[in-house]
Amino acid sequence: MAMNDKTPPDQSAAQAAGGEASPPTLKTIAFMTGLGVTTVSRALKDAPEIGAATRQRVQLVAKQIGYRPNRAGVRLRTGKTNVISLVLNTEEQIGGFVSDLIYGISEALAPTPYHLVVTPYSRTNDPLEPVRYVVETASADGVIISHIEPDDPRVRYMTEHGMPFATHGRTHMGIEHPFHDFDNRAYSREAVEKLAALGRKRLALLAPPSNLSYYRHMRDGFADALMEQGLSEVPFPTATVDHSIEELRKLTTELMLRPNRPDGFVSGAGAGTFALVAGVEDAGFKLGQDVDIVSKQTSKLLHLLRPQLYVVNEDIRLAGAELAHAVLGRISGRDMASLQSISHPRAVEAYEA
Amino acid sequence: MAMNDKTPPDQSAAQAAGGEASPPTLKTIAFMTGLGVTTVSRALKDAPEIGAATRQRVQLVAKQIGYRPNRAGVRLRTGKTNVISLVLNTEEQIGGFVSDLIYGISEALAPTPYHLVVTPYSRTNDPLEPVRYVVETASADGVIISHIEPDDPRVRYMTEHGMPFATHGRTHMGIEHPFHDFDNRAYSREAVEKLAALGRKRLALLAPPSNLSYYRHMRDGFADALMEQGLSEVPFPTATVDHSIEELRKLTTELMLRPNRPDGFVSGAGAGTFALVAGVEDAGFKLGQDVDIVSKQTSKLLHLLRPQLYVVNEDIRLAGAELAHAVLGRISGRDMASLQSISHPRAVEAYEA
DNA sequence: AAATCCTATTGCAACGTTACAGTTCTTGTC
DNA sequence: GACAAGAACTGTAACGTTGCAATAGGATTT
Repeated sequence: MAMNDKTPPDQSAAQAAGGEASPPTLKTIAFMTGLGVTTVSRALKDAPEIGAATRQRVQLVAKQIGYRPNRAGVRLRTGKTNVISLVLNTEEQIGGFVSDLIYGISEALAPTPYHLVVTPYSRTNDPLEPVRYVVETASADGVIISHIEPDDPRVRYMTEHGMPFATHGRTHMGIEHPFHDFDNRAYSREAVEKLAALGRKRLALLAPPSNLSYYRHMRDGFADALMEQGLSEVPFPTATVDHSIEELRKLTTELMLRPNRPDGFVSGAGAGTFALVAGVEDAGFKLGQDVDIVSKQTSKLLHLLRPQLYVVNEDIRLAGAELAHAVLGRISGRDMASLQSISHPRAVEAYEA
Repeated sequence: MAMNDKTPPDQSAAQAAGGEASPPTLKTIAFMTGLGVTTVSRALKDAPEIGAATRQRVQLVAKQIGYRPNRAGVRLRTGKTNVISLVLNTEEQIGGFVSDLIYGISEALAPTPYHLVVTPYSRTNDPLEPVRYVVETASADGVIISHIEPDDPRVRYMTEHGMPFATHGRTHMGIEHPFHDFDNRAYSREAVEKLAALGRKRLALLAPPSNLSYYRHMRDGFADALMEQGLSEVPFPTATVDHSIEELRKLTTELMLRPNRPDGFVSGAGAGTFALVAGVEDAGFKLGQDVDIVSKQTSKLLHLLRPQLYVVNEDIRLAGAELAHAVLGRISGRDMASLQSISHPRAVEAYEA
């Protein structure tokens, strides 16, 4: 009887020749165990119709020879890419934001079979373009985007096309979706309260770009707290955290030299705060004396600024991890509620010389 | 005559139904042009044995319907992944280094069919592990690594296994490979010369971790210049740019309070310089008066430190682009010489208040 | 007019995987 | 003892691509 017409994969031959051993495939295991390829495939994914003994045997052999499913094979057959795409603007701000985000995502994906692919776009392009690319070419199972707008075309697009995604920031467009956000409203409120407690009266807000969702949040918290504390705002003309560092410094100096200069700042971003501090000092004023600054920070660098300064930490690495879990949750069909998280600011910390 | 037994891909049916149009494949184009799949495949890659008219017609149709080769199909068939893997330590230093590197790589890869995959590892793991993973699973066509050691096991491993790669930093192990590096030797030399010109006598070096290649380069330039200028070194005990920011600040303060404190610093990294400045000021000394600092910077943030400070810019975005071109060059078999580049520091710049 | 040689095109097979539709064998039921 | 039912396993086909060997048809040579 022709006990086995299963061909031994040329594996053995190649290996004996001492050359580069081509990686083991299902066929290799099938040959080694004397089973069919299909059985091996199912045994490895714990399908119920495979006998317990067989399953164990297959899994043992697979582990022994270091079998890893060929991604291209799986992808071609199932359409599943095992890829999460992080869509990034390459004209991105200065600072470690992207680094930390990537670290956070990477760590969360590490124990999974997912790879992280960076999909860039530059300011010149339509922000929708990279997203469309990923959707059209089905080159990822899920997408993470940041710099969210209240009415974000990317969110609409991916929702309509059934592409799982998570956003770093909330939207306000009547579409439920996974997100992670920092409570910027609470932040700016606390910042104002801190400045009020310090006796400051005329506050300026270094706000995010006005098209982004968290602009509103931060503004609202700022405005509400101003009202409650009976303080007034000194408008920061046209400046946002997105300005070039040098430009921002100049604007700050100019602002400080006006008759009704602010005596307190709430800063919406870590890197911008350096410019703020420099701008204030350049105008001849002293922090902790003429003016106080409360800033968010995503690194620990502001701790090193010797002028007295108040900071609230935003953990971007954590955000990355949350976002990764959110997309994965979406992909595996978990219910929406568990995929939406907001991290709240800890109390304002003072770092004094 | 059965003019065509080519089956129309269910494309049309699906599209007519108004549902999600499955992306066009070679089969789609073959059906539309009345040609065979093979012909279409070859026509699209400008194979010489295809008639000019046919080629043009195929390419036109392909463009019209927005055909994009299915990556999984190509990858399964050819083994080519069209992926470049960036291997990263997720315990990475503070600051925008990784961001800029990724931006640079992304921009260089944008006009190519290559995707950028981030392959992380944490300090607890063997640094060789992620590299081995990529090689064993053939999950990338090329690899970029940083934090290079003079005798780097990853370089050895990838060379032995024929995996194209480029390194951010040089090695000294008798293996030729593509790299990009910053001339840290020239940098520390120029830094010392600048400090000498300012009349400083006792210099300290905030060096990179001693296992890394550029530690030697920076040290050599420092030592040579010290000798030439007849200056002496004040050893910076155990401190490297890899220390935690806070620790580094403390060490600096301690150093400054010793009897033979330095009157000049050469800093090997941007983020560490913040700690240096803070440490000096905490000890009660003034920059530009008691002590001068020359630092590398990879962002523009140091420009904002108001104490007088001297900086040399290192363009990490450029490094990323160079590295990307180097791996791609390696993959396409370009000769080694054109894949090795060193960027030289511009003159020391002063940023004064 | 036959043989030869190109040119342009073709189908088949295979990469590694999984869905599907069997097939064999054991066990239990009447 | 016949038969149904389930358990355990199997082969075939297909995802989209490209290398290979083959072929049809026309032009060129003999």
